[in-house]
Amino acid sequence: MTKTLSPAEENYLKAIYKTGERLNGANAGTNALAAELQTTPASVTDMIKRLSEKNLVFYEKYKGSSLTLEGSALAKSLIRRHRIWEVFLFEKLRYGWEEVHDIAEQLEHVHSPDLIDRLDVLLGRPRFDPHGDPIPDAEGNFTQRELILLSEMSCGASGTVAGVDEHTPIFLRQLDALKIKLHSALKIIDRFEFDGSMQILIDGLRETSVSEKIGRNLFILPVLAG
Amino acid sequence: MTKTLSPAEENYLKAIYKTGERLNGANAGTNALAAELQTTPASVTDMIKRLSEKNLVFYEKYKGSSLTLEGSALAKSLIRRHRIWEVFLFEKLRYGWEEVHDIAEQLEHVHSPDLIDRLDVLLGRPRFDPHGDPIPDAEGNFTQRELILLSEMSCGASGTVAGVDEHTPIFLRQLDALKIKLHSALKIIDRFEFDGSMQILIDGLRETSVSEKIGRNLFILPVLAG
DNA sequence: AAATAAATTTAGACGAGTCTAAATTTTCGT
DNA sequence: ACGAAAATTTAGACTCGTCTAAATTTATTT
Repeated sequence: MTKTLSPAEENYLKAIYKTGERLNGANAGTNALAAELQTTPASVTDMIKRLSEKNLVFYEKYKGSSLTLEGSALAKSLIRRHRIWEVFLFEKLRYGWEEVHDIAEQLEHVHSPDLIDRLDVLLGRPRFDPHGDPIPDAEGNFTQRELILLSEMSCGASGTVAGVDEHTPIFLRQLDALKIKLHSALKIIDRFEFDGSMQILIDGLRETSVSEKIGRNLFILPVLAG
Repeated sequence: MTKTLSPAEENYLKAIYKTGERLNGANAGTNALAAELQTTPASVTDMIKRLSEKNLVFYEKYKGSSLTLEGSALAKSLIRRHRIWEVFLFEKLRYGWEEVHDIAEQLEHVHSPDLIDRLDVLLGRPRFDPHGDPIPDAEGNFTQRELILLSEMSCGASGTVAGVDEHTPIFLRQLDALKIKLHSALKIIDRFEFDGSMQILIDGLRETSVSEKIGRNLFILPVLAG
């Protein structure tokens, strides 16, 4: 019943999933998908039609596309594969969090019935990838958390770094330079109206200033004051 | 300088390498390659021409093909990737030796500058894959050993299982059933002229009879009597 | 050495996935 | 509500890797 898809088809499913998610469930437009997939709108139209033939996406001319139940399950499986490979690269091969995406992008297209489950066991069934993104379980369920942006935290508040919005190497390497890692404990020392920057304490050790732009890209799991 | 090849191109290079090796360095014929690659001679001719354009193979019409220095280096790198992934699947994910080939066949096409070297380190720089085949080092050098076939051993001789000729799951599963594994110690108890079968002692524990066909497919590292 | 068989190449086609350029539909501003 | 702008689709072409059928070359047999 479950077809074997080509890497290209798999990438389209992921892109439709991501784009639809970003749009809060609305249909993904052709241009948006073309941008996400770094290709042309014409190519997207072609592929969408084929995926629609295979009952993986709903498609109506000029109205954009969304995933069917089957397409959605496949997309989530892809995300699971991707993120588990990322954990492997990060934990076992000591890659940096800015390096794992591109390699996982290739590894996720390897097809084998139980490869991912075995990897999952090897890694201790991680629930989050190296960027803090949740790894769906085999049924496609994501762990939900109440996260806020660092930029939304008030003076004196504390929390731990739980994820990043931007995933670009350039941003992640800046965090490395600032010694801000996933799970780092942060405390807001001060906030500056002038440029929206904040003074923070990292892991109770280092104090530094971070720009508003950084603050808007760091997801925090708040710690209730105690 | 080193091009990035498609999976198909990489598979052709491997096939030319294997076929050339089987023929002791002679040119690989079109039909032989088609058989090895499970495709048609016409397709082989097409691809060989393209690889020849890229200076990866020597090709002369009707005379077969062989690898250039660059093609040979790439082929050995492919074999290295394949066998290291096999070790990973066998050692870390607990796959059986009859299962690892097909998955490694996909994993070997993942391109990343240092992925394989990091895996190599994780695995403790193994020199042989789960079937006993040597893993070339990063420079393409294979570990050489003096192996003999079980069928060539005389009564009373001893050795350890160092490899298999046939790599088919059907053969490997039979060895599993017989509890003959890589590195098993074998001693020849008796040989029977009638059907060429032998009576052997495995790991000093179990005695069993094995057919001549099995004997001709097991490579042994002889242990000098002492 | 001619005839036959085997191996190989050529010719022409196809599907997947992509592209550019042109045509069409929808949306938006006024 | 009309015209302009933006989004989308269509048309036609290209590459890669494959195929079948036919033509050609090489090898073998007698």
